[in-house]
Amino acid sequence: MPNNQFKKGELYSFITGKASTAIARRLQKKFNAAGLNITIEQWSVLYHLWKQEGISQQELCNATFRDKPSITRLVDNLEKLNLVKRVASESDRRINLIYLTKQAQKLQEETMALADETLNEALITVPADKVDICKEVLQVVYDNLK
Amino acid sequence: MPNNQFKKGELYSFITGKASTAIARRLQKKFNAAGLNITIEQWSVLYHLWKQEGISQQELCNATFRDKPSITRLVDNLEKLNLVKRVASESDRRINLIYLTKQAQKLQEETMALADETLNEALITVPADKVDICKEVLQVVYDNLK
DNA sequence: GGCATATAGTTGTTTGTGCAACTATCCAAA
DNA sequence: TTTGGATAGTTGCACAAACAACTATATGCC
Repeated sequence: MPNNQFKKGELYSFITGKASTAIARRLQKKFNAAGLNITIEQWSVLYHLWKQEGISQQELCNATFRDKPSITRLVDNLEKLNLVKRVASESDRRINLIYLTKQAQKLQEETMALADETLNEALITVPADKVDICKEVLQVVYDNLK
Repeated sequence: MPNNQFKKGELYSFITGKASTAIARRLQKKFNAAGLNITIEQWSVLYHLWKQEGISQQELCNATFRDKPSITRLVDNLEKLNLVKRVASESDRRINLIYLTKQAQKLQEETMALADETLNEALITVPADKVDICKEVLQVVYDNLK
């Protein structure tokens, strides 16, 4: 059995993503404690818009690994919070380009600091070379399945 | 900066759990293709009941890393599907003990085979020692944050 | 016994996800 | 130029998660 390192007791946490769930919950609590009224999912959309704004919803789907209805509703909620604006593309009227508001631009520094802090807490006892291997394995898993 | 190996471009996938999301989606598709009418979340509850049935909802909360309302509703849905039964404890009437039906017992072998298959597909190109390190890191992350 | 407190489970609300079905727009080929 | 297929986005539905507020039962202490 090639690469079947998963005995029954170990299989569960890999599939359910216990570790990433724990990281996301911790970060959400930090957002709440800081009075930041956004969800992790909304933050993950903003994260990509901070790298490049004015992209389409479809590009956000690809970047965040979500389907179109999920992005439609996340953008709906981000618009309600006055964090993004939909702007119809002039060259292709099917497309919405998504832009950040000034309010959203202000969130970047604080939320990224909280995210760094969360990962440092998660990995405080883990040597750097093991973290690198872990990141590498997770990337390969994603590439193998996407 | 101790253990801060996360540059911006890498931070995202760790927090959002891209890899475990991809694994869960692949497994869900296998369930659907096999005509198994259950969700990954329902399966994760059955998974623990196959190891030991007759445990309380609270014990299922601890085992599955979910809160009480989540388990209430998962057990609701599993009961509707005739896969589990709530049985009131005789010694403590606050407690529901959860038992598998015959129908659920039949699902174990087939679903576990599909889960093994999914993990093999995910890890087919990854050497065993790297998988071990990855599992270890994820466990430490979970322990650091729980 | 009676009361305070803790524990087990449920319900309501908001948010997010996956799938299917739908509309609108674009584009390319007959 | 029309028509058929592809693409972008939206909506409806079922399921799930987090949080708060709630009921019922148990337990410990006076």
